[in-house]
Amino acid sequence: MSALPPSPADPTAPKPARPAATIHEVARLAGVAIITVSRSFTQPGKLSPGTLSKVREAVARTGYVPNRAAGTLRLARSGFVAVLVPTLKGQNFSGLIEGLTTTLAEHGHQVLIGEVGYSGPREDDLLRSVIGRRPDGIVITGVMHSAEGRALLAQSGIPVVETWDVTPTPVDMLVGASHEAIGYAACTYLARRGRRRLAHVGGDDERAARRARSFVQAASHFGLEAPVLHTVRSPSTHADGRLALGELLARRPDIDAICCGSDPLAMGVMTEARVRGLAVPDRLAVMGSGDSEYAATHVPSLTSIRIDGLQAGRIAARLVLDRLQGVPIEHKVVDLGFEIVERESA
Amino acid sequence: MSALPPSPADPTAPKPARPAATIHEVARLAGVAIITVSRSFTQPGKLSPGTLSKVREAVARTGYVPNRAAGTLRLARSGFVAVLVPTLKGQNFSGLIEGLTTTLAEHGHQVLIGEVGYSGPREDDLLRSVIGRRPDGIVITGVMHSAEGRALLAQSGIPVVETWDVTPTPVDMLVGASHEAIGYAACTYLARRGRRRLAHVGGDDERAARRARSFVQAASHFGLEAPVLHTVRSPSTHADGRLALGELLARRPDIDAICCGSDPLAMGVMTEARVRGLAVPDRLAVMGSGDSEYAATHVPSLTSIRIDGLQAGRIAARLVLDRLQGVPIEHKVVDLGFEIVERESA
DNA sequence: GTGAAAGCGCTAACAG
DNA sequence: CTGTTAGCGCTTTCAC
Repeated sequence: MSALPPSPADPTAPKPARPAATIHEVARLAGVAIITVSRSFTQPGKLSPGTLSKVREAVARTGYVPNRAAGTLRLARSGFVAVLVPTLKGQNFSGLIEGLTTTLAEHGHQVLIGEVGYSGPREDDLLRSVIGRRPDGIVITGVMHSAEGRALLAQSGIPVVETWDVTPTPVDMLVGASHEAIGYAACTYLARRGRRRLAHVGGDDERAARRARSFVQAASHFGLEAPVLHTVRSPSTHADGRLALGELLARRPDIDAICCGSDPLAMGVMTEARVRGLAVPDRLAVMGSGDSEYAATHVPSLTSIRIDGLQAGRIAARLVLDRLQGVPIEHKVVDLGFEIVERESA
Repeated sequence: MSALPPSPADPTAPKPARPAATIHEVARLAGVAIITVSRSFTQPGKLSPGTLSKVREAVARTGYVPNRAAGTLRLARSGFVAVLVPTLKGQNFSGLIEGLTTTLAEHGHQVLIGEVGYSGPREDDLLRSVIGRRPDGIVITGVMHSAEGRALLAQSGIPVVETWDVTPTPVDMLVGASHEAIGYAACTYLARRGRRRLAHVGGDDERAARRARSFVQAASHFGLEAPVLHTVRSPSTHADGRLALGELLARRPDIDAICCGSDPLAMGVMTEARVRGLAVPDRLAVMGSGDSEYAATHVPSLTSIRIDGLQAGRIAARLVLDRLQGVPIEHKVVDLGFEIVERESA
């Protein structure tokens, strides 16, 4: 029966600055103990119908929503899993997020998405604030974490899934594809189709660099000339693709195939090729990566490297859930593999 | 000096199932009171250099990261703002999120992103779990919230910014553009350029419907024939665009302009037009929406309707921050406006 | 079927 | 400059 505090501050606030209802007010209104209100959410079956409906009415009247910060503190379970992605631009990670969200939702967990950026320095700070919220799991997407970050993760005791990438020394669990293998396979694919003067365009992030490296290696194995390389800022764009083709042709006018680190990049290359009157794929083969929605329906359709993000998300979610339930994890490292989706452009 | 609990459960767990360090252990290790550890984070200047370094060392040794669930409970401030978007696919909302993230980060707030989906029924559930985490603000993107959802929001006492849309009855604050005005302006733009047989392709969500409606209205004002309308599933895709052009031409072979509800849709229309030998813009004008990265560099470049998402995010963040600091809000409703970026395609 | 007590980890307020 | 006390809102354990 305490008096309301004298509403301070903002006179334009539309809502009574009255703070959200707590379990105490609901209990008082319903004439029960707070524990009964709590049980109306967690085990409604254990309440008598009469009590339950009294409580439910009080909940509805007050718009009461339990404060999960209190629950998290008490239970040492926050009910959410954090996902750290480099960027939300482009549709690279939407499949992963969808896979995580749906699988985790089935088990009552939510997903918190954090954008790390490709830069890196802020990474540890972000990691710290994420850990501070005590997620039940952390899914890290293609981040090269610092030694300090790795230590923080390890000491947090939180299940960690690294994904999108295969590293030799995972912090904990791993769901990824080998970018070395991808680069090698892309080169093999082009070489087998008779391409001889190759080029590679990729972003300036770590994974892209690894792909490019093994692309070059493969070319050397096949006895091809060293591919012409071009690097652009990540995340790479259509505009980058147009410029890249110009650059590459200036350096080596007779290239007959370009492997691109993303689909927008590949689309840019194809646009520029069309402008320059270079037929794709006859004169120039173009490969993308990401298997974007438009890859299949563009003309010419785009050959693209596909990593199954949806599946990666589902697996990562399962790993976290299993660890939380104490189920022994059989394979802590899962190789997702990849697929070269063959279409018209290469 | 308590013994470690007998590690239970998962034998494959790589890390000591030892839970994360608490402030007590750090304090003990450093030989100070827990409040001193707390202050080493909140007001390090108030500690003597010696004490500070002792504490910092203990923090580093344990990998201690303060539990924000406890802080949230104590301070009634969670330090994050929740953003609810219909989808992360496509780049529609990445600008908004970027604007929010950067502005809020400057003030020590994080952003939690939630994907609502265009469907709707799950919306109230998601809203409830978001409110349960007591965000310091909620930014809702183009969601038609139910009466119950609105009540929940109002009773939560949390600052709410609706965005991306203008509604007549905002729950609290609003940053948006009028989709009626956009539809009208798009039609005006095409009519002024001499187009007479118009078509409109849009998604099946509420906002798209409003644009289409006022597009039709405008056509009627200008004395044009009723535009041919086609609706696709949101979020609309390149594939939808290709099919849409076929549909529209089948119904009305002589259309000379198509207004599309998204850029992928417009790209699909342009691809199909190229396949069919219809010159853009001479034979067929095409407008997109979203002003995607590739709009400027595609050939022909794409005329597109642009809403400044980055700016929307910044403004929404400011509104939330002002409300939190008790600053009177001058304009609770901000009309962002929009811009038709004129390029080659229309 | 219902309730009282205790405590999760932290920080504001008030000593000293 | 440092420490003690109290309590944020909830759920587990143990009683009735």
